[in-house]
Amino acid sequence: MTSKEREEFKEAVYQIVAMIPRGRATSYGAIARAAGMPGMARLAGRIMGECPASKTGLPAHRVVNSQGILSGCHAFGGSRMQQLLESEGIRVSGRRIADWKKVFWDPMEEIGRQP
DNA sequence: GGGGTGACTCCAC
DNA sequence: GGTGGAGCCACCC
Repeated sequence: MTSKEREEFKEAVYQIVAMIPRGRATSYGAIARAAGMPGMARLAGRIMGECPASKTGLPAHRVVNSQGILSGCHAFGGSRMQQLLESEGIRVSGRRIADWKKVFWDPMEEIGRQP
């Protein structure tokens, strides 16, 4: 994997995360696949960690793991991530999204919509 | 170059 | 539905 590929992947991740509609959420793996790099879920998580929302303006709180668990809550400063999600109408029980199946947003829909 | 780590994922039980 | 184990890949000692 070249540094150029990582750069492209990062940009793709940014675009996809920026597309997430309010009140919805997606997973690292889904983003990685939509970016054309399946299996790069961990790298997607790392990218989010290096680019906090305060700096990039990305809704990183709408990105969780494939089970709808807020695995990035500690990187978000504890309960702030959960609070942001609930303020958008997403119910969170414990550290997990309650209606994950309904809340889940597949980035492939947006990618596929674009020629 | 080998080993540990992580904002992960899949599958069996 | 939750839990545990194996697989995964980039990154950092």
